[in-house]
Parts: sequence; C-alpha cells; structure tokens
Amino acid sequence: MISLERLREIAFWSAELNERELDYARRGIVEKTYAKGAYICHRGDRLDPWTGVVSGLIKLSTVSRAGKAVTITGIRAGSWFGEGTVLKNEPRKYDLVTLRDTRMALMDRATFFWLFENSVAFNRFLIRQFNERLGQFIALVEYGRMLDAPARVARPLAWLFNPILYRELEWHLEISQEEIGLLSGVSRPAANKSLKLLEDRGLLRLERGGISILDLEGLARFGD
DNA sequence: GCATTAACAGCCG
DNA sequence: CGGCTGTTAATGC
Repeated sequence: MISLERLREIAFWSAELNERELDYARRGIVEKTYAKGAYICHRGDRLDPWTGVVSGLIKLSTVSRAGKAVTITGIRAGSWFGEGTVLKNEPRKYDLVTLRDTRMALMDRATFFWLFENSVAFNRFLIRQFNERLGQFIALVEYGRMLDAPARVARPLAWLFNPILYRELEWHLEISQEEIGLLSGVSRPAANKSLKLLEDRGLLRLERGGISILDLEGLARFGD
C-alpha cells in the first residue's frame, strides 16, 4: 500500500480518479527497486501485477531464434505498461531488463480489474494509451521499410518522450549510445553518426552517458 | 559499396 | 579501473 500523495507522484493517470477510486488504487500498489542490469521478469514468466516505472529506465527485449539479443523498446520513468498482458491473463512475452537502477510500482491484478470495471476515468486513460501505442506500431511498419538510419534513431527517442504516454518533467535521459542503437535496431557506430547528425540539426544534445531532448516535435517528424 | 562487427585509444568518474 | 565515446580496420551482405 502507498499513500495518496505517493500515488499522485508516481501515477499521472490517477489525476482524474475520484476519491473512492484513488483509495482502491493506492491500496493495491507496492513499490520495488531493482539494480541496474537486473531482470524484472523473463519471457514466459507470470508477472500478474500491472507495472509502472517510477524512476530509472528499462527495456523490453527478447532473444531471436538465432540467439541474438533483440530490443523491442525502452520504457522511461512515468510510464505504466503491461495492461494487455493483465487483461488477457497471459505470461509476459518479453524480458524486462533494467538499464539503470530502477524503482517499479506494481498494482495487483484484482485492483486493476476493479478500476477497469468501475472507473470511467481509468478506462479513458487505458484507451488513450492503447490508441497511442497503436499509432506507434503502425508507424513502426512504415519506418522499418522506408526511413534511413538517422530517422530510425530519432523516432524511438521521440517515443520515449511521447506526451500521451509520459507526463513531461525531464528532457534529459541517461542512456548510452550503445543502448540507443539497440532500441533503434542499428549498430553503435551508426547510432553515433545519427546522433551527431541530430545534434547538428539542433534536435538534441549529446552528453556523456546520456542525451537531452531540445526539439521533440522535430525528432518525431524527422525523415518525413 | 555500405553497414556492421571488432578492436582500440582517450576520457571521465 | 570500468564504462562510454569516437574512430578505424576487417568483414559480410
């Protein structure tokens, strides 16, 4: 259980909930910390609760049939995810690995379903989130086939700052260029070159072990 | 050719 | 020392 104040800090979707819903939500959530590089779950695990990243950064990844590590996407602090798995009562389909020391919030399944059955505000949040993710998925099919390396780097970065999926509070992200390459599906040298090009265009600033976003709109549209 | 992998020097905490 | 960056050389499609 967490306090009402804490709930408001770590779950932006709670802003539109009424008092009763807020009380249910906070009673159903616990927090847990993970060290950098830790597995929150492996593919095939049952991880029942709905999950949110409170601080830090994680990635969804898996291993290809050929044994190569494949990164699906990154998830920054502020995002809640896994509702598809919870709704369908399925095992997790990807590994969840922390890229930095990370604090997670876990909402038990019963609480999630209570909100799902009872809260209009919560359902509005879920729909908005599903809709945004679907838009990203469709864009993914397009860009995988049509865009050059700098655009393939720019979009996943812009997605990490999507204003529907995250409440903006921080334009800085601690992430290595190697991890950006993994998130983007390009090699480290290609990520390095692309990032410098994006920096030249004034869209972001490169820092040691991280980046700062300067022009989110420009990043999201890069390559169009 | 081009991009990716491997490898290495330099840098910073 | 360890992790990250920026390059270069080798390699594979």
